[in-house]
Amino acid sequence: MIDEESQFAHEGCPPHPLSIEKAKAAVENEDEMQAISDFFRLFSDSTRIRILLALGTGEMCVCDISEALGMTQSAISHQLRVLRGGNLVRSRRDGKSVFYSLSDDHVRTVVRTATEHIREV
Amino acid sequence: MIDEESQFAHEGCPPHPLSIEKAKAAVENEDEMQAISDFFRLFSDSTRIRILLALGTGEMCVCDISEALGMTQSAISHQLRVLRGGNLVRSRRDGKSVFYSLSDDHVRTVVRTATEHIREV
DNA sequence: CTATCATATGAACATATGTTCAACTGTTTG
DNA sequence: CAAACAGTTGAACATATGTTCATATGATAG
Repeated sequence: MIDEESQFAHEGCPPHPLSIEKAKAAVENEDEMQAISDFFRLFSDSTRIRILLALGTGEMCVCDISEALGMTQSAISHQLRVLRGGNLVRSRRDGKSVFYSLSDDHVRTVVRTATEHIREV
Repeated sequence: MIDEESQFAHEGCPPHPLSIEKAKAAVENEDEMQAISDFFRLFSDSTRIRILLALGTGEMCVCDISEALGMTQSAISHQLRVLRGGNLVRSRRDGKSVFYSLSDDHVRTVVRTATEHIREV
């Protein structure tokens, strides 16, 4: 029978069992880590960032967004779906148009924080 | 000659030329938007989040990280490279081992903010 | 120098992601 | 109802991404 840990255990290596224990405790909640990375993934595409910044100036309909970004309305719609799935934006229908807006100020804060980080580096 | 904007202009549609102009101004700096999304992409994988949280407990060598996360040292090393490329972690060699640590408290802050966001939703 | 250990890296692979294209809803207008 | 318009969606496609495997590098011990 093969040692179950043989693929990543380095018997002779770990000089710091204490720090391993602390680290294990810090990363034990894998579902939460997944949720955190999923949250960040929403912001990991420049088209979505641009949509969020556009909506930061106020509510917009899909065709206005696509006009402002110079991209097809289909591409924008697909990305709006992702943002909607992540509860980053809200939508409201008004006749033929659908208007999107940031779902709360928290989104604005996240993007602003990142922008500042980028600029200060 | 084909209209250059024909792929995304919806001549009859945009009811709000003013909001389009505001939005265009907000998203004009495409390089910065790319930098922002690249920054977020660093945090968009759960393995990298777990590495960052592990390092949040203190400096660790690669084999300790792989032991703590239960993943191969190769996979960890590849991700550390990404994190190093994004200046999120620093490395220091001590004999045969290489010790990694968070490059500054800002990283800790980013992850903590996201964690709070996830928990409050 | 040789062997060994810790880490890094490149190639290969499977999966995920973003855009396009075409087709489909749903709403308004005639 | 039919036509036109705004938006959505699914399939197809190309590219990006993460892990594995094998191998390379760098440091230390013998």
